[in-house]
Order: sequence, then structure tokens, then C-alpha cells
Amino acid sequence: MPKLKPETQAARRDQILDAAETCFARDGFHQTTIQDVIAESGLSAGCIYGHFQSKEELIETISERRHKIDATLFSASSRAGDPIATVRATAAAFLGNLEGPQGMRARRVGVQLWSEALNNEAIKSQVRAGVKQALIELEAPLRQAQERGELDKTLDTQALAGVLVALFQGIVLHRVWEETVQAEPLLRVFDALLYGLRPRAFPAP
Amino acid sequence: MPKLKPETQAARRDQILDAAETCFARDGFHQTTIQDVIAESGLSAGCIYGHFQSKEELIETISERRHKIDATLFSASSRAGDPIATVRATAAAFLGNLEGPQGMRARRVGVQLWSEALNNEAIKSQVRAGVKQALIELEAPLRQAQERGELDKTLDTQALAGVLVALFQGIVLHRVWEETVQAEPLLRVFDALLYGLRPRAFPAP
Amino acid sequence: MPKLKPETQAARRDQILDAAETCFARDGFHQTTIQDVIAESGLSAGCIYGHFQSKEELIETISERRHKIDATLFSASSRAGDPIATVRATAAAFLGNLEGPQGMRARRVGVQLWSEALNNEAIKSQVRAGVKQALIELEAPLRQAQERGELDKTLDTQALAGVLVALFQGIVLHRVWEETVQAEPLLRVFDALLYGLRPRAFPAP
Amino acid sequence: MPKLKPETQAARRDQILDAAETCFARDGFHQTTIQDVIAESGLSAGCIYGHFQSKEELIETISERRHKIDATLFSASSRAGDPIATVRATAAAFLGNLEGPQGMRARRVGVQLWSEALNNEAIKSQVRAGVKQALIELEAPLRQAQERGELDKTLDTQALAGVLVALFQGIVLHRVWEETVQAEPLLRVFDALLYGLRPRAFPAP
DNA sequence: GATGAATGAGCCTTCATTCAT
DNA sequence: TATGAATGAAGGCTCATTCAT
Repeated sequence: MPKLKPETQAARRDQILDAAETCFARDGFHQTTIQDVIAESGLSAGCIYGHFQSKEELIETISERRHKIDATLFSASSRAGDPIATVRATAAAFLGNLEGPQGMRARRVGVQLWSEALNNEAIKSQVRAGVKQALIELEAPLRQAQERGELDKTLDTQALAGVLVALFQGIVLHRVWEETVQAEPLLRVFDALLYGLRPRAFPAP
Repeated sequence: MPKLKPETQAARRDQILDAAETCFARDGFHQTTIQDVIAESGLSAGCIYGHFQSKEELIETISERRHKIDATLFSASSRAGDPIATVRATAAAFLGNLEGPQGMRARRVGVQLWSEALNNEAIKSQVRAGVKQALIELEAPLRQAQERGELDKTLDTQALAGVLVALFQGIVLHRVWEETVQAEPLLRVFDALLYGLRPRAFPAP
Repeated sequence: MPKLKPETQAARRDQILDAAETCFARDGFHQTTIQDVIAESGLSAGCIYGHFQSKEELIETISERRHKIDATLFSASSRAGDPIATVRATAAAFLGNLEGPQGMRARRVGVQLWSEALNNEAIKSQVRAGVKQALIELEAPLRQAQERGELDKTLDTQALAGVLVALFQGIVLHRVWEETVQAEPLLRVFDALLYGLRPRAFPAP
Repeated sequence: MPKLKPETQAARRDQILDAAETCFARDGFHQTTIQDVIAESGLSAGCIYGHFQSKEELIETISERRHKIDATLFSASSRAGDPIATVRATAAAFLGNLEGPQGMRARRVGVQLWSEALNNEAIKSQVRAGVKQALIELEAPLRQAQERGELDKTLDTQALAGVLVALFQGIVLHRVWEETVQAEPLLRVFDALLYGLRPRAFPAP
């Protein structure tokens, strides 16, 4: 068994991460033992520790992977030339992504990461970076919309972006607690909110 | 040995819960050991286990306590006869509550409970009950506002309440990760959102 | 079970150390597991770790204890007013101490400590301190003997003390490998050596 | 695939043994992992296990090699026709051998073997055999010296040989703990001891 | 022969919980 | 009730060894 090709190596890492993420989503970071990951992956302790230094590194790597995936959601939501559509698509992508077993697994891990960030600096900086990127990628179209007269010019676009991101994450929480939460009605409210922020003849009080 | 006076007993329970909450907020549920709680409270293991059956019960009781406190926020925010003011006051109460070391302690524990709810039925039902109550207490003034013509009649008030609660909780998350997040600008955006949802001469598309 | 009296606490520590030393003497430091010490002591893992931070601390504490005991051998061997008798008594104490199961246990642990000193700074400094003390306590009577004309004046007493200590320790090694090694004949040779070092009419070449 | 030439095979074995001995001398038998030996040798696990059955066999083979080398020290020290010179040369060879990085490596491993002998029968018999050979090779010239009237006839040459070997080994210990120990003064004391053991006009008491 | 990824038994240690005082 | 020493199950991780390539 001479040196594994890098791609095979990466596949093995993914196999381990997938098994770990499944366990973490099912039982939680701290209720999951390495034995659980071993059972889920079909590998051995030694093999896992040959690819990751510790259980914590497993969690942190999953955090990294998650945030990379989320980052692509934003890029994919860009609607060139139509900033409001871009914002709307971002919301839809976020909410649509909640569905299905894969989406649920991702969100259950995500919520735990939000909590874990409080006591783990590595994860905290990843979470912060993720939020920051979301803010930037949302504020750009919002400002563009202002310039094009599609959004009230008195609005603080930075704060608005913050509100929108908070809203998305809050909905993720609800979805994770209550599987019956539906994206559709929430999305309609979201549209109404955006619509209500168009410029007005008479300014807000 | 005569039973301790109920008030003394309750005081001792609170002493333990306070110490535990301080530890949990500082280090996280799973990083906190009973030894930490012992050190923080100045009591002994035996004493703690005389008042609580397990570490889990400690967490669950703190969860209970937290949700009771939060519930009073809503009642206190009621502005009889002015539904929009009630909604606004609720938002302000939520966001104002984030400040100070006490507020921070509460929120850090709260975020962990949101994550813990995924793997602990007792906490999950408390979180759900908390959200449900929030929805009800917010939807009531929203509907009232619709009836009084202060809110667009085509809006799904239930979904709107959900969006608002999600928003509040999302902001708690941001505040907990980034201490510099300011309530003021967010509140102004919130006002703009509410203002934008007033009835319009021409309906939204 | 309120706070244990310091003496009870010390007794428990000794109980653990005795069990550990028995295991170490029987199987070696690295072949001995904490489980072995648990079985030998009749205590539990938690109890042991309540008194010692790690297996290494167990070894180091035993090292400390051993060296304290050895140190008393020297003091006890002092024969006021007769330096040669003091040296002789020291040798006899050293060699006599090898006998019996207790002596054997002590020596088997001692030899392991000599080896362990190579890779453990704490133990190395204890071993060094032990040797240094032995050198000092031996050199004093040797020099005194020179002054009294009972020992050749051209001798380097420091080197001679070193040779004597090395000799004692070498004999411990032999005794530990070969239980049949007898102290008696060695002691007679030792006497002959000391006798041969008396001043001579004609100096050594 | 034709069998490797025996000389190539032996060279590879030596390469492994050298790497292992370097690791063992640096870190100790039990602190050294096979990974360390792999890194030091530049070979692979499979290769090492193709030449040695286990880590223990590695240690035992090194023990064997060491004792063979030491054995040649004695033969080389023989001074035909001058028994006292032979004894003296043996001592000088022993003490001289301590110097230099190679000598240190050998002695550090040697001291560990002395300890390891307590719990490993294979090593114990090698150590015993080594001591026994030393005794024989030292006793011969001692007895010869007695016959030639160069040594007190009442001396127990076997015990004296034991004392000398113990002395040599004890000095190895000191040298290994304290790099500053010098061979020169010790050797002078050794000479004085031998000189003092010459026959006397008046017997020892 | 050589490689090195994978194995898995077993180790040290932690920590929630108990109970004699 | 309160104390805190003691318990012991279980966890994370290591490392000697194997075997498919």
C-alpha cells in the first residue's frame, strides 16, 4: 500500500467528515463519541486519528467545510443587473436550503456551531467571517438598489443587511426546532418587507 | 432534623443555579464540570446533589428559569390600545435586554439552550413553548393593527410574527458573537420595516 | 465524610505509593498500568488521581521517598570519632540493606530510577542530589582519616568517595540481577581495599 | 524475486539497529515509538518489521550487539605476561570508552538495559552473561597476580573481580548522569587501590 | 523486498454521582 | 442537611503491528 494519491486521501477525509457530521447532527457534538464516528464510518480509531489530530479538529474542519458551502450560496444567488432580485434569490436560497435530509443535517450542525463558537475561538472566527461575508454580499445589492431608486435612500444599508442575515439565521433556528415551519409564507413576508422599503413620497416618521 | 424552611431551600437552589449559570455562560454546558459549579458556588457536591438530581436537571432548570424571565418581557411590553407601539416595545425590550453583564450571561446561556434543544427533549419543548408564546403575543397586536388599518390587510400575520421572532433571535446570535453589535441602528431598521408594512393605495405585486 | 485529617490523608497517599512501588518493583514502571496499581491498592482510579496528578507523579514521588530513606542510611552510619569505622559502617549499611523482600523491592525500583533519570529531569536531579550527598558524607570521614594519618595523604579524597559510591551502586546492580550475590565476601574485599590505602613507608609509584 | 544478498541484508539490519539505538539513547526505550525509528532510519514500518519481529526484538538485538562489543574490550585489554597491567588496561578501556558521542550513546542504552533486565528474561541473561564473562576475564589475571606474588594471597579473587566490575559499572552510571565526571582521577584511585592490595609484610587485621 | 495506510487493543485520565460521617 | 473522599464507567487517543499494493 504505497503512498495514497492525494485525491484518495481527500476522499478518505471526506468519508470521515461525513460520518462525523452525521453523528454530530444526530446526537450533538458532545454526545457523540469517537466510537460513534468509528461505527458510522466503518473505519478504525487509528485511521481517523491519522487524518485528524483530535475530535476538536474534526468539529473545526466540519465548521470550515460548512462555511465554504454556505459561501457559495451567496455567489450563486447573484442576479446581475437586478439587485433586489439578488437579495430575494439569496433569501430563497437560504430558506430553500433547509429542506431535505441533507439540508437538515447541515442546519443541525450549523446551529451547534453557533453555540460552540462561544467557547471555541477557531469556530467563533469562522462564524464571524461567515456573517461578515454575508453582510458584505448583501449590502452591495442593497446599496445598488438605493442608487437605482429601488430602495429608500434614508435606510442604513449596513444595519439592514444585518437585520436580513439575523432573520435568515433565526429562521434556521425555527426550522431546526419545528420541522413544520414552512419557507413559503416566510418568503412572502420577506417580499412584503422589501416592497415596503421602496422609496416613498412621504418619509417615515 | 426538621425540614428546611421552603424559602431557605429556594434561596439555596437559586444560589446553585446562579453559580451554574455563571459557569455555563463562561465555559459552556459541556466544558463546565460539577467541580466548577462547586467552586463557583462555594458549596459541596453533596449539597448540590441534595437539591438537583443531576447536571442535566441543573441545565433544564436554568432553561425553565430563563424562559420564565423572557415571558415577562412580553407582558411588560404591552401598550394597551396601541398595537404597533406594543410590537415596537417588544422589539426594544428584546434588544435592550442584551446589554450589561447580566444580559450577556443570559444570552450566552440562551444560545447554548437553542443548540441543546436539538438533543434534549425537555429543553426542546421549553424552547418551542417559548417561541410559541412569543408568536401568540406578537400576532395578537399585529392582527389588531390590521383591524385598525395600521397594517396591510393582505399580510399573513402568523408568518409575520414568525419573521419578527426569528429576527429577534438572530440578533441575539450576532450580539453574542460580536459584542460591538449595536441595538440602535437595528431598531431604526425595524421601525422602517413596520412603517413599510402599512396599508398602501396600490397593493404589492 | 467531612474533610479528612491530614494524617489520614498521608496514610492514604502512602497506601497508594506502597501499592505502586510493589507493582513497579514487580513489573517495571512502563509495564505497570494504573489498573495494576488499582488492583494492588484496592482503591479506585478516581481516588488515586485525587492524590496524584499522573502516573509520572507517582513515579517521581516514589523516587523522592526512596532518596529520603537512603539519606538516613548515611546519617545512621556515622561513627563519631572513628572515620574509617564510619566509612565501613556506611558500606555495611548499603550492602545489608539489600536483603529481604523490602530491600529487594527498594533496589529494583532504585535501579529503574537510575535508568529513568536519563529521560526525566525531575528524577535526574533527585538521583544527582542523592549521589552528591553520598559523596559529601563519605568524603568528610575520608579527609578526617587522612588528617589522623589513617589514610594515605596523597589520595584524592573526592575521587575516592566517587569510587566508593560507584562501587556501592554497582553492587546493587549485581544483587538485583543475581540474587545469590553475597554481601559478606564483598565487604571483606572492601575492608582489604581500605586497609591497603593506609599510609605507606614507600609511596605508590 | 531473488533473496537479497546476505551482506545487503546485514547492512539494512545495521541501519535499522543504528537508528533504533540513536532513538533509544536519546529518548529511552519506552518513550521511543516505532515511528521515531522510522523517521530516524528513513525506512518504513513494513521494512523494519521485515527484519525484526517486534520492538522487543529490536531492543534485544541491540542488547546482544552491545555485549559483543563490550566483550572485545576485555580481550583487547589482555597484556600477556603482566596480569596487573591487564587489569589496569581493562579499567582504562572501560573508562576511556565512556567518552565521545558514540560512547555516550552506548552507555545510555547500556544503563537502560540494566534496568530492563529486571523485567525481560532475554536481556537479563545477556546482562548476566556479560557480567560473568567480565568476572572470568578479570579473575584470571588476578589469580595469576597472586601466584606471581603481586597480589595479597589471602584475597578472595572472585569477590575482588566482582568488586571491580561493580565499580566499573557504577562509574558508567555516574558518567551518564553527570557528564562532567572525569575518568582520570578515578583511574588514579584505581591504581592506588591495586597498589594497596600488594602482599604485605604484616597481614591485614 | 519495500511501502505506509489502516487496524484495534488497551492505556491514562476525567468527572458525574454516591454515601459514610 | 452539608461535606468531600471515593467510586468506576467511559472517553479520547496512542502505537505496535499487519497486509494490500
